[in-house]
Amino acid sequence: MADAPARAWRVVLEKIESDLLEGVLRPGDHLPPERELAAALGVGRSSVREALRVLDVLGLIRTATGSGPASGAIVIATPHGGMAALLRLQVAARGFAIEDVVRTRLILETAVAGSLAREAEDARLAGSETGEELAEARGMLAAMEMSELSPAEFLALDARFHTALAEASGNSVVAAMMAGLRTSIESYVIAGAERVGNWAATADRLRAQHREIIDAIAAGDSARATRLVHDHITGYYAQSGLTAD
Amino acid sequence: MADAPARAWRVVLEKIESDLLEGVLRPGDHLPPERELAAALGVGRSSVREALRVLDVLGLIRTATGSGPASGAIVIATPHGGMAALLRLQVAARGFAIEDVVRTRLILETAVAGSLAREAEDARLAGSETGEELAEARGMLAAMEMSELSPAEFLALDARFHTALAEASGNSVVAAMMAGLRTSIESYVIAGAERVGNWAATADRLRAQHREIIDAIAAGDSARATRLVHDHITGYYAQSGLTAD
DNA sequence: GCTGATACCGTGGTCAGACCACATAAGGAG
DNA sequence: CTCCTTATGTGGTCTGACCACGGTATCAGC
Repeated sequence: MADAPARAWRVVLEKIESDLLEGVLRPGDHLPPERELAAALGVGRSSVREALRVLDVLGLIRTATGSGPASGAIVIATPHGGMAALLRLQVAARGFAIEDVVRTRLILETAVAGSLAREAEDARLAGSETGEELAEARGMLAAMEMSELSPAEFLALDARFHTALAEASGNSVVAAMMAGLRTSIESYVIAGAERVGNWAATADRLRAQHREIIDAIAAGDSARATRLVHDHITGYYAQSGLTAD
Repeated sequence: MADAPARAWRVVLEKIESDLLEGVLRPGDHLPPERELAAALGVGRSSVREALRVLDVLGLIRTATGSGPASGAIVIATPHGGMAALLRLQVAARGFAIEDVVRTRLILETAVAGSLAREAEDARLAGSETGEELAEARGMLAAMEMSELSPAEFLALDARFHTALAEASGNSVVAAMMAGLRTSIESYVIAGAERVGNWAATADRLRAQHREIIDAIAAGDSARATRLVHDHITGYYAQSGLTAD
């Protein structure tokens, strides 16, 4: 096989991954101290640190200095940051075209809206209580009603509105991807907003669209919710010139 | 603001990211040598290496020893590996449920099939030549006709078939995500295949479904293509017990 | 002059040791 | 018992060294 000579940092990464798979390590657990890990695996501490740095950026662990229960490297498994970093850097390196990022967001978000509407419909038919998961999204919607918001502030709330919808759908992978996609093109979105002439009118239109989307979802009208989300997103990107530029 | 004391490795990461954004660094370019980068940014070489390791795993750079034009750290921007690593590790750490991974794959893949079918329909109406992009997928389909394949071999071709479809759609983000999603649950998929009693019959069914999908896409029937892909995926996961386990 | 073997040098890969900053825990002074 | 000081363990960083590798330049032999 003539295997590659097993990069030291990869040994560390695989050891931790296998510990995770076998359940030896679970979210909330502490990793061994770097020096101990290095000695146990027969590698240098710097190699351990390279592996831990990767896990850190990927959102698998959190490191803290000091001593006590909150210090050291702790398994956390919060994928948002890692997904955002990956997408943002790939966009920066031209591995991903912004156009593809927008198209992907469109796919995921229309699916989310359709799924939420179907859930609402099912709940309505079953006579269950409904609307619980949409509370967060509705809150963002209310916050966006304030008229004093700058484009950047408005768009931050807008982002949280869409993220809240994704999280309401209960699919953590989609939620992380959507948050990452959004973050990766955030600077472009803000730049686009500043190119929009009449921001107040645009904000009004976005607010109205958000309300329509929420209403369609709550009403269980998945076809309408899907179409509204589609128009909402394509409309904004078309206006701010993101797909053309 | 009391900014965090600017972790040294993060300084390096941000420097490289900004160089990428400004076009100072482009795919194919060499990064400065580690020692030089360390001196230029006023950090230690180990900190530089931690940052480069992250970029390496994320698929932004490729490093090679030796000298000459092929050595050193080179910007590559190939997101598949990084996406796969992120998803696989998050699944291992229980940040992502396998069920959500499957559901996300379903969303993306049905969208891809529908998009391809619509493209084919548009091309047909315009009288253009068609089917060019599906050549790769058709090739995988032909390879899968061989009856001597083990489940693992068959599934590898199956994975390439689906990846080829995603790439044919021209959306690099979706292609990378689908490849990553698939890779992240590969071991589970193979384990599921070994639980299937009559593998030959299952493989036959999968082959038939693949042919139907390709046909529906080529015919420009997006509704049918979407439905077929949906049934294809849910059927397999249901049979191999992946969604329940 | 041409060809081939050899030494050189720059690169990433790794290790070892040292020191710092930080936050808790342990111990002593009041 | 309380409060302050000290000890301890952790990650964060830097420095220096050495290795493996692979082009490139050099030089001997033809």
